[in-house]
Amino acid sequence: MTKPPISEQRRTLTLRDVSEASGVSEMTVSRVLRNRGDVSAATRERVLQASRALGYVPNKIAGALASQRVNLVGVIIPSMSNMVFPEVMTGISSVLDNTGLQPVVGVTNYLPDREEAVLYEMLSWRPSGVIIAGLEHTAPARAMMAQAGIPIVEIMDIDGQPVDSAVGISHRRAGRQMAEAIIASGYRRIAFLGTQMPNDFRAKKRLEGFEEALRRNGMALVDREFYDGGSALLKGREMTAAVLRRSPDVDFLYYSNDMIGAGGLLYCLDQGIDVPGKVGLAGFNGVELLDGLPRRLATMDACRLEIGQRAAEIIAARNQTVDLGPQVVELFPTLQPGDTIRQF
Amino acid sequence: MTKPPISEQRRTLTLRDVSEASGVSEMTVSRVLRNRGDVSAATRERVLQASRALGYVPNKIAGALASQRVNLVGVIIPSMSNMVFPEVMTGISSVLDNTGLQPVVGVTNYLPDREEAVLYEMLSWRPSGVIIAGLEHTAPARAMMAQAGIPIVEIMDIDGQPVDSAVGISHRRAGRQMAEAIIASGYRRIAFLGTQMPNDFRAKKRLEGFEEALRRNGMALVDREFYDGGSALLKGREMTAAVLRRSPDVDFLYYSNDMIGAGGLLYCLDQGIDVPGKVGLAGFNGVELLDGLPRRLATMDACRLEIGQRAAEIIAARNQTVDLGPQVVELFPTLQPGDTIRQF
DNA sequence: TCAAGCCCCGTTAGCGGTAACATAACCTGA
DNA sequence: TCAGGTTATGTTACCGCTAACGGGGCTTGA
Repeated sequence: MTKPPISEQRRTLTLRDVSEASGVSEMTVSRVLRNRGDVSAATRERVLQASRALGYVPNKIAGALASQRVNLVGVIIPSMSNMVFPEVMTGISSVLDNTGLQPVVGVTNYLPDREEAVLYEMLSWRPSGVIIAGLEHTAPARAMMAQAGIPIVEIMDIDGQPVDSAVGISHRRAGRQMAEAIIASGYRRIAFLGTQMPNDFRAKKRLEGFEEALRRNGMALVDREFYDGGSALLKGREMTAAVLRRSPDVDFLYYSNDMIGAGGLLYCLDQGIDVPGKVGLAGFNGVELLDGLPRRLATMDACRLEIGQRAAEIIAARNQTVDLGPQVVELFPTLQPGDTIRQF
Repeated sequence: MTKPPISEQRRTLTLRDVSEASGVSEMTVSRVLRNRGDVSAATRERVLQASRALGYVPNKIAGALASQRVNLVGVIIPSMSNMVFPEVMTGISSVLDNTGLQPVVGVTNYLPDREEAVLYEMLSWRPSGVIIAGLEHTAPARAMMAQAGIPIVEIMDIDGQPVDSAVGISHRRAGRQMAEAIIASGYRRIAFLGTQMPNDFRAKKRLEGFEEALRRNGMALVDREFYDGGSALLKGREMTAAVLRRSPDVDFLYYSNDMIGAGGLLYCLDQGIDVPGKVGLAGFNGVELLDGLPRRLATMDACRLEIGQRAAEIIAARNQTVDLGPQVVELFPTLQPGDTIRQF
């Protein structure tokens, strides 16, 4: 219960303290703590003991300045609370863990100016690389990335011109593909339900691809409904109710993400609506959550884990002078029909 | 379509480059870019133009080393993918945004050794403060925090002895409170369903408090079921099915978190079980997701947003020499009975 | 008219490490 | 026996920026 007697810390410890405590030069201490260069086993042991006894924690700021190397990778994403980016992060971490590199996350909330600010802040720490979501950035942001002299990987999307490297899927194609599957299953009166966010460029591209495919089949959206903020599941219910009330003859609801799709599905089941007979449903992302629903929502996985891994691999490779130059990696999402699209 | 002609970057820009480009000393440039000290409007403008024209990004590593100040706050949490910590982060950011401080997140996956490693890494960047989840840490981790000479705030839990400051709720009390409410509603044959994680100390404390309250009322858990990994919603369904099969006479299911509780609720509704008449249900956390379920699950909010805010406020205050010394802030979760506990 | 004060800007000396080179002690084989 | 190579350690010179101080030029008031 009593606190251990902590030796009153006058100033913070430095290499010099460890060096004095172990009777060798600062340089030798540095070598021991970094496991670099030849040090005799005896000195190594002495230094490590002194270091541990003092509770020394190296100052990476000084180290980074001197060595001109920072083992940090900036990761800039729009949001952390929507199931998609945590999985991307998992992919990134799984690869970076073996490289001595460490991810540092910045969140933009889908605001371009905030993205620019976060990027500036990150670059000011001189990271070894940057992974950033999307291909749309402010002009100054693009300029900063181009000038930074470090590998930059833009992730999630490949419909556009990357600054350097990119790993992602074609959201336009994903939208088209879903539309074609829906049409092939015989649905004809299709509505779209999505977010209001003007800066969710990927959702926008999916919708564009979707509508393009409808057009090519002589069709058009029968209705559309948008939301912003709030519990996605609840919004999905509400929007679905609104659309079905307004357009009772729709036979398919295409949601811009799985969460609102799940809300819609729960609503339809509540109402006793025949799914997928009378109304079909589909979302986007392939989130794990869907596994627990009463019926499996049709969706497309967005290759989130692999996107994170591939992006991290590019940064890691570039960091090892295995420099292959800019790369664009396209991944292909697979359609998961689930139980909410009619099957023949 | 054509890339802008980027002046071939030989070496990275420094203050000296801006200083030469604008004809003043490096110090003056530094003053302008930090908005500190007196600089004439004319020089300021000239420096800013040169800086922008060159695309200069200050090197915070050098700045931090020279000024002995780092505007970073380390935030160490067990997981990012479970709905609870994103909201804590929101609270932290909302406060820190007005202070010039910036959160940097580290994730431990509920592994004590990993927590120690993450903490070491964070401290080596000499942050202005650390916010860390939980009160249970390895001995070296506690020692590091005690020695660091910066404000440390342990969050989520206050059942224990903090190193420095703490902000949280009593999970033991939360468990007791829920048990009492359940008993008061007339339920008698109660089962627990939770995670298998030995290091989720807060879930463990809730269960302890819960069982203690049962004991005081002459009762004990009728059954218990644990899981680890996988989709929480799906696991909730499966565990619920298992418990109801094994112990058909249970009349209440207490879940260690809302996500598995939601799975259980969906399962019961699927099966046509009378909720809350035949079986009552309750979870923990008060996650937003629940708003979209067919029925509102009983739960207790964990004050996540406020915990983040209060913790950040403590760090920010300490950083302004408004040093009040260690504080312990207890918050009180409120019971949300929802629609899954019998009401009288 | 000049001391005192203010504004604006420059100079100097680090911050705490590490790269690169220097050095001393110890081997090794012809 | 000694040139040439290892191995183990120390020395020096920064990395890019900022704290602290200094000082010239101008204003102000007695």
